[in-house]
Amino acid sequence: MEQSQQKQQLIEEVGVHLEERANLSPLASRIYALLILSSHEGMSFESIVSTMQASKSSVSSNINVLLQLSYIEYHTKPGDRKRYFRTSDFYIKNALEQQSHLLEKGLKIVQKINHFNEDHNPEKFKNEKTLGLLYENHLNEQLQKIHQTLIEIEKLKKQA
Amino acid sequence: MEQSQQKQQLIEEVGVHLEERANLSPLASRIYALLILSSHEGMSFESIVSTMQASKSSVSSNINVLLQLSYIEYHTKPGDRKRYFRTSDFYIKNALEQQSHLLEKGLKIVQKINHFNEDHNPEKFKNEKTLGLLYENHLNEQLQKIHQTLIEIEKLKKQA
DNA sequence: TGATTAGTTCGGTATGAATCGAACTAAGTG
DNA sequence: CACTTAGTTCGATTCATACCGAACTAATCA
Repeated sequence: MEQSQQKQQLIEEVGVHLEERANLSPLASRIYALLILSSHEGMSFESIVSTMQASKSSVSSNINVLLQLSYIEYHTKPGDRKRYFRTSDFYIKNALEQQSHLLEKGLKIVQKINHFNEDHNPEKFKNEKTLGLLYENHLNEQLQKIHQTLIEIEKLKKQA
Repeated sequence: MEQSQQKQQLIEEVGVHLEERANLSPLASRIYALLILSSHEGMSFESIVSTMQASKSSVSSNINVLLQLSYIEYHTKPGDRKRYFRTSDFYIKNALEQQSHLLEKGLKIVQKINHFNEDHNPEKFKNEKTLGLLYENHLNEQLQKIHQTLIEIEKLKKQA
């Protein structure tokens, strides 16, 4: 399975990015990157193993993590025992939903901090009040924007 | 330095959050959380050590990391050799700038992916085109929003 | 000058995550 | 039934990170 140099590099780049941003193991990130950059047809277990030059066991467990997270899915072909893996349809939606979840958590934390400082460090809170509220507000708007985008994706999904 | 139960819990909660979101070590996260929840006066090295029940060496190195990242700063009092640590003024600005940087990186990656798939997986790209562009667009808007907020913070900074 | 204080440096240890290989299972094939 | 294929499970190994204690430095104090 000869890979273009360019694709290898891009897998690496996207892989590192996913590692940092999605809390995936190095191998899981690279498998996911590989599938993002591969056709909708999907790739078999064996070709993933050989492309990644990793052990079957590692590929197996990492694929299961990605399936669990709904980042990828598989389909089969009649008369063919193999599973073909590809990115989930609308996997971007998952990413956005996760982002939204994190933002919500962040917002709650910021509110708790502001509230605590209002009670316990009034002079500090007074100084930072405007800033703190501005930040709360900012997070809220980001959150709303994500929800808007999710709605648009939902619309697309229905059209498809 | 008796701490309220409530403060301890909040330090823990904020600490975990920072660990996940800011890529800080557990101890660095908790020190940062402690300072976020403490007065603008700041805390001395020794009182951080005793509050955290951690070794001087660990506190020292983690404080240096936080200083390096400009998450915290210190000031001294005349006739007092100690340094008093507190969160940087406008530390929220740093957080937003880092977020902006990450989003920019993310956007570039998404663009590269879209471009690669347009060239190499045209049938896939055709399917996902609208979605991909919608996502690019979304990221761009998030980015703009952050810049707006940063400008507002800049204004506040000048007023102060 | 000797003793304290404030903090740093350095070597070592422990813990956990990621990967591996070897043995295994389960299903289909000849 | 014996063999191959597709993939899983499990124990061992490797590696990085986080933290610690002990020894150190540099400034101040009596």
